[in-house]
Amino acid sequence: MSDQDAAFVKTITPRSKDFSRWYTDVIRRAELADYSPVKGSMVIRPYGYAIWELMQQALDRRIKETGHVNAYFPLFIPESLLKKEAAHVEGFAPEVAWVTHGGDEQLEERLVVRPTSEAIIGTMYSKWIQSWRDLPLLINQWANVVRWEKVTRLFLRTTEFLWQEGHTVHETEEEAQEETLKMLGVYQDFTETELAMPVLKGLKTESEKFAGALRTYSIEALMGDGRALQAGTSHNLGQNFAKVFDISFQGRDKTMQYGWQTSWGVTTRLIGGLIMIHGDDSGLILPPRVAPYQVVMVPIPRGDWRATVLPHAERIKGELEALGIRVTLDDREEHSPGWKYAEWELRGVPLRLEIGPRDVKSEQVMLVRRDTRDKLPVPMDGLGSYIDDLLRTIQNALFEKAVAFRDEHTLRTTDRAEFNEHFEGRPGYVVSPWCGSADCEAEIKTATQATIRNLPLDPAPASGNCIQCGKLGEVDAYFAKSY
RNA sequence: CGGGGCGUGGCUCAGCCUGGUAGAGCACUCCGUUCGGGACGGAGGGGUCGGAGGUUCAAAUCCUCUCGCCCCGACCA
Repeated sequence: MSDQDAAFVKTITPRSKDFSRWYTDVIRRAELADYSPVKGSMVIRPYGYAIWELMQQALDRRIKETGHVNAYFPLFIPESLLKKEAAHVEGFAPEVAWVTHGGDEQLEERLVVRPTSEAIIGTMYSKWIQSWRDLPLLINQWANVVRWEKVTRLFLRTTEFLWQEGHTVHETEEEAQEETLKMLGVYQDFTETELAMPVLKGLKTESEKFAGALRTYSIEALMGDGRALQAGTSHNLGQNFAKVFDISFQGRDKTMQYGWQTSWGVTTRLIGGLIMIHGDDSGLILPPRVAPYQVVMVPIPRGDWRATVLPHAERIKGELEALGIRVTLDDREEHSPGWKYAEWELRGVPLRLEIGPRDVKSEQVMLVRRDTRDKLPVPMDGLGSYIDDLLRTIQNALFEKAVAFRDEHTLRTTDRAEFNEHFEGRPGYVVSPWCGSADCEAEIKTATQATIRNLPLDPAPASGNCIQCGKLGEVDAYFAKSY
């Protein structure tokens, strides 16, 4: 172990030694989030929130480009509304927070703090939709929701979290299905392009689908420890909610019909995914597109550096900013350059720019990539466009690396012994034939802790007989241990 | 919700077994020298030991209850 590695051990647990602790250490040391006094709740600190804001911008743009508009619905939902859809209540009842009092007075009807907004939105949609001309109705909201979880993890599962939830109503079943898949595709484009997080699009099994949905689709991402993370979901709600909330309209054929709905969401959990998919023993590695700072400049304070080095640094900073590159100049005098290197690596800044007297003299700077640690001298002339290109290269490299990792950790097998053996650890995905029975799914989970993450969208015929019961296989399912 | 572990300056932890009134390293403040991979010297500030109750002349230390965090399982974004 090198000296520098030894120094890191003091601050964060190595990833290979204890992935969970590493994860928590990175979040706290990089100042992404902190525990709050309320159990299961966390504070998203400025650096973590800046990442979320970048994600929001990138996703919000896509949501709007596909014709949706933003609105805001209330936090509180009357108990009676939540209870209207039977499967929905049943799914969420164990984890809702109740408001029973206003001041000292007990409320006539209890309110739930939204765990999701189908009920309140459905109620409003019922009032807003009269005619086929009111459709499609395409609304998204950015909000917080509360789910009273028993076990919580920073970002991955907290009592309160931030998300975006789209709620749409369509004239026909086909349109709703098209919308469901369209938004799943938007999520894939978003996570892969912005987060450099390759995902698997697919259909959730009956036992894993959203409470009240007809069908649930998901994108799943493989984390660095071989566990899968559900990174986003898109639901075709059919007419389930439309019927109980009376979302009906007069159709083109003059008959009254129920609307066909979808809902879809991604959450701050994605930040957790970002950490776990790219990070290393030195800390966070952020894809440039969602890095609050894409470049950190570290001047080497030698001699009269404020007069000789700093002006060059500031000039370069201005040039980079003019190109739209997010850059910070760390000219603090209380820390040595070495200290700053370690600190900004921990915080995942994609590119470090070192500039000292030697560089000024030779009209160059030192660039160091966070992902590969490659160190290269680059002339000041044309530096901006060079960095611009390099950031793109880093973004792509992170994605390719994650794809390679996923492929290396995907096993296809029709052999149950091999299947079991693989799930003794956390191997990633195992793709195996499944007969479609919930019993088999449950038995596999009991035996191996692995669940079906999802099923391919355009399934080829199964590669063999069901890995559990040996009967005719219906489809090859993606199994994994998950978060 | 079950099993296990842990709560002592901001952080990591020692002290607890065998009660006697709190300590180290890092961090922080000031001064000086430094600075191309977590610098060095000197001088300082900061905790009543997660919380409540009990035992005792005396509790960080023993007992009871309680809260929180972490890990592993059952449920979920």
